[in-house]
Amino acid sequence: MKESYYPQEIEKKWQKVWEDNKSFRTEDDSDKPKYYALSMFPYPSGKLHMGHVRNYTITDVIGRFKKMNGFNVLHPMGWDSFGLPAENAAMKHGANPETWTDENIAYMTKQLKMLGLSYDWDREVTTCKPDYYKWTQWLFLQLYKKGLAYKKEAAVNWCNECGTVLANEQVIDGKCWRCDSVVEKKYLSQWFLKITDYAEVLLKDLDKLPGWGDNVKTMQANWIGKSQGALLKFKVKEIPGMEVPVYTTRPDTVYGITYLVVAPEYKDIEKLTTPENKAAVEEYRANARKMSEIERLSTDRVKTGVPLGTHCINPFNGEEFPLWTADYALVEYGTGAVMAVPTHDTRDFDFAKKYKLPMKVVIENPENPSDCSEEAYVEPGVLVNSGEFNGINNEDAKKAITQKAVDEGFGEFKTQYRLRDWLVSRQRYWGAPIPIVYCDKCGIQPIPEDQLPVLLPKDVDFSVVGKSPITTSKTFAETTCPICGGKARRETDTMDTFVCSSWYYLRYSDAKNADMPFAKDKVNHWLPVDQYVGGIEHAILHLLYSRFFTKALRDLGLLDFDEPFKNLLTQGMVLKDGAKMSKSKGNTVDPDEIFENYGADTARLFILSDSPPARDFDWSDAGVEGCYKFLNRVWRLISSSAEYVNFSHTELVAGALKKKDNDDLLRNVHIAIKGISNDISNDFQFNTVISKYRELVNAIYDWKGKKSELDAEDKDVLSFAILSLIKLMSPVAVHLTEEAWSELGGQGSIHAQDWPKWDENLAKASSITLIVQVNGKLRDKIEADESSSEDDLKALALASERVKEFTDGKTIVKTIVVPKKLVNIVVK
RNA sequence: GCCCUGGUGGCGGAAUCGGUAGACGCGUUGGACUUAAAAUCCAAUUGGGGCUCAACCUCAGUGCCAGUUCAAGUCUGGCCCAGGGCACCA
Repeated sequence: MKESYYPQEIEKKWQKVWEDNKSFRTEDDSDKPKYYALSMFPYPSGKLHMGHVRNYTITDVIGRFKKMNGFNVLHPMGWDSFGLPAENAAMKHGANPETWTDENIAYMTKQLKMLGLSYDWDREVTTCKPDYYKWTQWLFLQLYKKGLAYKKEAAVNWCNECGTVLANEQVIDGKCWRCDSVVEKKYLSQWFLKITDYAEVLLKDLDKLPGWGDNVKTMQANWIGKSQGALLKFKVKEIPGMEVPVYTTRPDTVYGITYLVVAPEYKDIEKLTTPENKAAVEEYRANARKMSEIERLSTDRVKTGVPLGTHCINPFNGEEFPLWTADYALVEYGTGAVMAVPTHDTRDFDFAKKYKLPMKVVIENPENPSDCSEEAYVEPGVLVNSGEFNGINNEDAKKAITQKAVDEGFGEFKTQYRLRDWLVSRQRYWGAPIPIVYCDKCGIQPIPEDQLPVLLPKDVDFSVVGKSPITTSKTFAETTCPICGGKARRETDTMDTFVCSSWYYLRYSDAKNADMPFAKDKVNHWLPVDQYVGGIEHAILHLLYSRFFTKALRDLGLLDFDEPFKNLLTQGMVLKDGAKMSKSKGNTVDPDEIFENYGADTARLFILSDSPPARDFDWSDAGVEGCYKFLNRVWRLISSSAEYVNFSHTELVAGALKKKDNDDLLRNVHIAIKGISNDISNDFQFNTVISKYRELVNAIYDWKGKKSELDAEDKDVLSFAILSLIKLMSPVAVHLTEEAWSELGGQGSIHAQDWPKWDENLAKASSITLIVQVNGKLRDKIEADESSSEDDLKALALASERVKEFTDGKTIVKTIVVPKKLVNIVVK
């Protein structure tokens, strides 16, 4: 065995062996229990970045650990390869998005292989290939047939920069999630998926996911935004037969309504405006249209509005109050109309103050009864000025008042969600075409399933501005109606890439199926994903959509489970000098350079070493260097011990060793096996796993340093220690351990070995260190026999000279003994 | 404003049940080896104080203030700060 560590040489050699032997292929049939480890698949942007390296290393180590522990592990990889960057690159360089994407995939595949990841490449999934998007289209059609995909005219988010619409989830602070430019509202006819049908179950089933972090679950719950209240209808005084419905969470305050606000885009606003107010209202609405979402949603903006001139009647007390329009009412939430109670709502209060609208206290503030002139009182209290409901606690009043509205026919109990339907059509080329045609005679028609896939056209001009390149195709849009055979027009919108990524994890279970997206038995066998690993940035977008897809496909009978990801690990970001790595900051680290200079094993070791996976990781060049040195140290330890390694004495029995130092080393190995196994099983604490590698290596070095010659027992112990170390390190340092295993004469691959087991009796020190405290303060440490009784320990502690100093002349009130650990003497 | 995380040495971070605070590493300092350097190895490294020096002793210390307990980084209550998410959502 070579004395020096040559990672580049070793890594290349074994990567080829693994690839040639298809070492990481997963068979569907196995007696072993299944384990599905999955990283979020990447967008093929060109090169791997350190975030990818971290993500994939984590999942790889998990997969390898599970495999050594007797699981049949599925660990696949693929490409989320539709999307705008490819199209932009095509426009910029006059190339084709497909070529650009293929080149990137080829390069990144090479990098993944250089990282030594244990993927089953036979299951590779690429969303932009027809054999995949055929099934994305097929699934869209199944949703369509179930009424879960529909087209409607709506106010949608439009990104001018990207030239397309966006889903609500893709608008961050009023800006496009991809290009950061300000999003506008447009009225367009677009395709939606009916995720709102699943709002309640998506919320409720978060409870079924103990393996997800609370942060992600809370973000999803907030996004779904469930609230419970009442829908109340108010008759319009001036227009017989007309009503304005209002959603409120505060039906207890109905007696305090002094005006009502409708959004500027409210559908009946023109009818509700009197001729005298028409001009002012029109102007206000025109202004609202011009304002950007960001301006409009700014909470510190002064609220504005204009009266419509009409009035509503409060059915509870017969009072009349005026109708206004104001842009603090949102057309897309509730009914687009708000009942205003200035005394008990801060927004209504501000508005009423500004326009000198009347206020009426209906919930008593115990500290300041009947006065709401300074600020709105929004806390609980007892009702006043509320007719028959006076004196009732406001929580009870919510129910009682809504019930009265139900009984008298002007209201109902209502649950409202913030979640809106998922807008999936995009006015772009590089996506899965929506498989729909429009026929003048027959209307909207789905493409028959046997005609799938609807292929992307090739005769496209990518240099066009202001419209989707797909519309420049001479052949694509023109088609025939599948019903009447007459002339028809094909849908030119493509699907949001998040549709493609909402089911890819299902496809891995049966990646080559040409007849179906996946066979039901295979998907039911492999899913749900046992461990999903990815960035927190997908907490809402991808993870919510995937949960929706799984539930919808379950209802379609395509699979039998209802949550796709049993356990979710959201890994932290990779930082450099405390800031997120980014090209603009110039603080990126190129994985290729790390592979080149130190090898993949060093990169893998380092990226797992300094922080727990869920936390941010600060990249440091010194840290990489340190890991490289450690691997060299490991290599030297193995190579200098190679001559003593034998495979026949790997099972050493407790208490059979003659020498204490040998016994101690044996114990250290067992302690390491136990600790490392537990740390991986318990939330994948790889940072402490790596500390324990170092502790074990240090222990073996210390032991060796004290031996001048080795006898038979020494050799057996050393052999056991070295082979255990190699196995323990094999999920992380995949190449080094494979080379060492092979050089030492191990059978087969290290990665096919069983994970070492520990003996509970050996996984602890031979003696215990008794902690002696006086009044809770550490005063002495005494080596004690492991089998000492509580009385022995107590006697030992009291006999201590150090303890006597603190107890002399005082009364011992109490002595607490924690077996095998500690004695605390309480004195006065 | 609401929700979720987190706060421990110069730094990254350790610390199953409440039971030795600071594992392991980085950095720094000193030393060995070397003609020299690299590599490697050894030692020290929370702060204050005591001792001629040292081993050693001692006090304080896990964001702040209280509390529970023989014992609190860990449990309870109240606050402060940082990061992230949501938000004119009626």
